[in-house]
This record gives sequence, C-alpha cells and structure tokens, in this order.
Amino acid sequence: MHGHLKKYVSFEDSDFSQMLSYFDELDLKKKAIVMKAGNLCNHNYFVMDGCLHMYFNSEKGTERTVQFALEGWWISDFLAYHNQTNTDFNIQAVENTKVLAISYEKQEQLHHEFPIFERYFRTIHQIGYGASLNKMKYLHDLSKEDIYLHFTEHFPEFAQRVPQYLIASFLGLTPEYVSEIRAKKRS
Amino acid sequence: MHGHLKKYVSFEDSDFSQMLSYFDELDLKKKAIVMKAGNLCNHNYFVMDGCLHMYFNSEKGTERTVQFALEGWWISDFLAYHNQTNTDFNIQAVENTKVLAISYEKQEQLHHEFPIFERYFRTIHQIGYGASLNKMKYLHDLSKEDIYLHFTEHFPEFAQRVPQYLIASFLGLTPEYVSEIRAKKRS
DNA sequence: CGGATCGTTGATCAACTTCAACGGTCGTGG
DNA sequence: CCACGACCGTTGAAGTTGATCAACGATCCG
Repeated sequence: MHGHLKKYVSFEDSDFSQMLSYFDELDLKKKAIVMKAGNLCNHNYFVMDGCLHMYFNSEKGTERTVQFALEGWWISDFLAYHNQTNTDFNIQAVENTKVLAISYEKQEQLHHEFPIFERYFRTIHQIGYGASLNKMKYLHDLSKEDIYLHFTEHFPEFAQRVPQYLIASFLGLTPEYVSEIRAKKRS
Repeated sequence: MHGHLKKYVSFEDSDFSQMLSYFDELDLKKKAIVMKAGNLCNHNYFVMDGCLHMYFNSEKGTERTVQFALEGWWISDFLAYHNQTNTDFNIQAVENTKVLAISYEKQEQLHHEFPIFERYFRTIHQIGYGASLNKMKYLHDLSKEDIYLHFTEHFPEFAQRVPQYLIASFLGLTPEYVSEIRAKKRS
C-alpha cells in the first residue's frame, strides 16, 4: 500500500501508520465472498495480494464478472458505494487474498483528515474510468475471437492465474467458445 | 457550471469567477471536431449545453462511439489525458454545443489553487467509473435487442436528440438491426 | 478412492451482420 | 423557392458468428 500510494501522491512517512488505521485488513480464503448482492455497498477494497472479482447473477442463472482486481487495484460497486445504496454485484476471492477494506464513513473521515487522499482517489478513478472506456473500444471493434486473443496476449499473467471460465465471463463469451478458439490456435 | 459544482462540493461564490478563468469557453457547430485521434490528449471538456460524443474509427472503417456527454457531463480520453499521451479517439459535436475546456496544465494549477476540485473530480470520476461498470452489466446480460429497448426506455431524451445510427454504434449493434427492432415494436 | 470442478468436443440453431437497393427528409446553392 | 444531393432510416435476402445443449475427460483435493 505504502509504495502504491507513493506512486501517485507524496506524504509524510510518519503519517502512514495513522492512515492505515482507517483500514481493516482481511484475509480471504479462495471463493470467500466479501460483498453480497442485495446488501448495502459501504466498503471499498484494496487488494494487497491475490485476486478478487466482481460479478452478478445473470437472468439465465450464470455468473458474469465485470471486473477483476489484482495486487494494487481497488474494487467496489463504485456507483452504489457513492450513493450508499444496495448493490447488484458480488465480490469474491479468486485465490486466497489479502485485502484492505475501508467503510464509506471512514473514507470520508480519511479524506477530511488527509486531503491527499482526494487527489489519490481522483487519480485512481480517472485511470479506472479511462481504462473502462478503452475496454469498450475493444468490445466494439473486435470479434469475440479477437477479443480473447487480444486479452490473453496483453495480460498473460491473468490468463495464467485466473480460471478460463472467469475470463470468458469477463470478456462476454462462453467457456465452450474459448475452448474452440484455443483448439484452433493449437492446430 | 456553478450549479453543477454546488451539487458536489461547497465553495465561496466569490471565488467562482476566478475558478472560471482557468477554462476556455468554446462554441461548437454541429459536427465540429474538438479532439482528434493521433493527437496529444491534453484537454478535458465540460458540456454546458448541447451534446458531444467520443468515437474511434474501427478496423472496418465504420465509426464507433464509446461515450456521449450531455449537459453537465465531462468527456475526454481520460487514460490518455492522465498519461499525457496521444489518443485514439475523436470528440465531435452531435449538435451545436457550448463547452468549457481546460488543459492538463491548467487543471493541475486549478487543483493546486482550489483543492476542492480534487474532491469534485474524485466524485465525478468515481460516478463515471461506476456507471461504466454498470453498463458492462447490461452489455453482458441482455440480448442486443434488449440492450436497445432498455436504453431507449431509460434514456428517452437521448433517443430523441441523438441520431439512431449513433445510438446503434454506442450500444454495439448495426443501424439495420435497430430498424428491425423498431419495426417489430410497431407491429 | 470418489466426487466436485473445470475444460473439451461436436451437433444444432438462433441472433445478428452484411450487402444492396430504395425512400424520405433536410438543408444548401442556384 | 425550387431542385438537387447528402444524409439517414428502412427492407429483405443470404450468410456467419457465436450460443446452447449434452456428454465425455481430466484434474485436483479431501
């Protein structure tokens, strides 16, 4: 966390431990669920080690993930978090994962006490929003096959760590079709 | 702008005119292009009146829009803006549009002079990012037909103001298929 | 060893795209 | 003010991508 913060803003190292006191450290087992659809979304999560994903249950009963978070990423249903309303999403650990969690109220206090965090989150969210717009570009431009190939090429670490059916779900295609693509590539 | 700012943060009204001095006011004719693919992305745009859209030229030569901005919305390629790199997108006026533009350097100064803007943009981008994740939910969950119907139902003003082929492009379907859907609904 | 979980394969089928041609409307210049 | 052209929406036929379903294999973990 410390190193990550330093990449975006500067602050007194002596303040860091007080900053940390606003967060709760969680140790999540693989498959553990930390945010549940239907509940108030009042936490924001930072991944220190491991991997989380945010998904929802589609009409047809299958689970669809809309976002991953590896080390150094924040994850939450930011719209519901901002409005302090219920969320439609679940957040689950893909692997055993170490997380820093902060509640909405605590984050407000943190911003008040250390305004540097306004700048930090402004930057983080700007990047997240921008990346999301960029992803939209690929979703619109490429065939499903090319979406998959483009993704595995650009994020090979993901393809290693995360089960295929989650990647399929994230990219909006079926696991069966991913199989077909991989078979085609092999031959 | 004043009223919009007030919705998210509080400040001294007497400061407002100085805040405004960081921005340039632009009057864009319909179809005018204000950000060009291939160029450095160093402006951020606020729509006061009218409508902008951000699009790119797909492999196949058709234009694909990834984002609209009506009154009260910010628009830019936020990733390229943050990194101060070239963008792949164009931003164009859908109608005659009044815009406030701010350069990267000016925005940095603005944040420094009025830290309240860090909080403002933190909030704005958080909402934008959250909304983008929510859009992803619909893109994954619904058929193209339902995506279109859901969109026109939830944003009827859009469907009025914006040409159909732009909406089609934004939602990721062909204008021809939109025609088919509308014909089906009529009968 | 046994069961759940995840990936694979192939057949069938529907949703959606592509292409080409037509028609209506708006705005601009003559 | 009319006429022309550009622009946008529509229609229908043909074609393709990618989903669905069901069954089988492999692997991991208790």
